[in-house]
Amino acid sequence: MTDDGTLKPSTAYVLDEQVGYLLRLANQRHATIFQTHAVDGLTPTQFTALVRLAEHGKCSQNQLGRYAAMDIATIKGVVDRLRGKGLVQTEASQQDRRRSLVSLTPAGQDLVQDLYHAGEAITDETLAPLSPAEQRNFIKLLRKLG
Amino acid sequence: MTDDGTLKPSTAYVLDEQVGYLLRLANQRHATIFQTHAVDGLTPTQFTALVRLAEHGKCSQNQLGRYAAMDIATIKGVVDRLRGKGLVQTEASQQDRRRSLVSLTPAGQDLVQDLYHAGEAITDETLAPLSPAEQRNFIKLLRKLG
DNA sequence: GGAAATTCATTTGTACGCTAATGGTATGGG
DNA sequence: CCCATACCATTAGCGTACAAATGAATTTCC
Repeated sequence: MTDDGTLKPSTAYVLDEQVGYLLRLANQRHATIFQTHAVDGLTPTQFTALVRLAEHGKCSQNQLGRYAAMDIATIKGVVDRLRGKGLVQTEASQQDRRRSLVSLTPAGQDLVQDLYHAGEAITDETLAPLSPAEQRNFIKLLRKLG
Repeated sequence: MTDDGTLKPSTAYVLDEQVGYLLRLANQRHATIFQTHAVDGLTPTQFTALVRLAEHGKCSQNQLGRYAAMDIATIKGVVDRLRGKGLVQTEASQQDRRRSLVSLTPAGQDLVQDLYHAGEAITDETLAPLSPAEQRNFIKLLRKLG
């Protein structure tokens, strides 16, 4: 689309319109907002793991990683840190000695209830630049990219 | 929306509809696709830094970080690795002895041209689950969240 | 002209997120 | 029964991403 093919084909490529770049920016925005609402210093990733654990109940570490869409190396660190905060506990499985079963502590169960409220506020604030209709549409499109 | 207010208010909160979670998944998807197209082992972040450097030309490390929307600690690591690949070079500024000026090497300039093509393919593949109209809409909405 | 504020780059520490390698455990087929 | 295969967890290594602290250089403002 340039006058001559030799110079500045670069003008056709605009970084500010590339999904990858924009997704990174949107993630940055969300992370910043999440931090201001942070409950107990939780990160978005730790939040996800806690919610999934509440949904599914006690399960193996690997299984929790799959529920939360996290790598096995990632979920290990997340579980370690949640255990450090006293929100989660682990125990060896009797049936399968490879497994370490993860479950919420009472403190973790209490916290999850607070998280639901915080989560809604965080979502609202993140989507604030969009109209209600745009918000619904954006979520719908995002889900197609999961 | 539960039968009684005491049990399972959690059902009102669906993680799979929260922006933060979905953005994380979309980013995962994009990162995976990027990797399959990777030129010279570049990461999306390094890609962004190179393109911004090509757009703006020689500038200080901090300035490049602002152009690329990266933390000063992050851009340092990115510049270090790009220098390690021989795509970027740094020199001390004469006017301001605090600054280290970053610029593309000839190899870096050559690579940027390839990156534009790879970038388009990556964007196309990432957005493949959406129709053309949905793609345009999605980008439009994403830009509002920048 | 000099103190205060700003800017630049670096370093440290924490937290993802992935790959790859390792070793223990379980299971299914021959 | 045993071997191949699969699964589970851990570890090491690389690359973002941010906060906070440091030290050096520059600007600004009185």
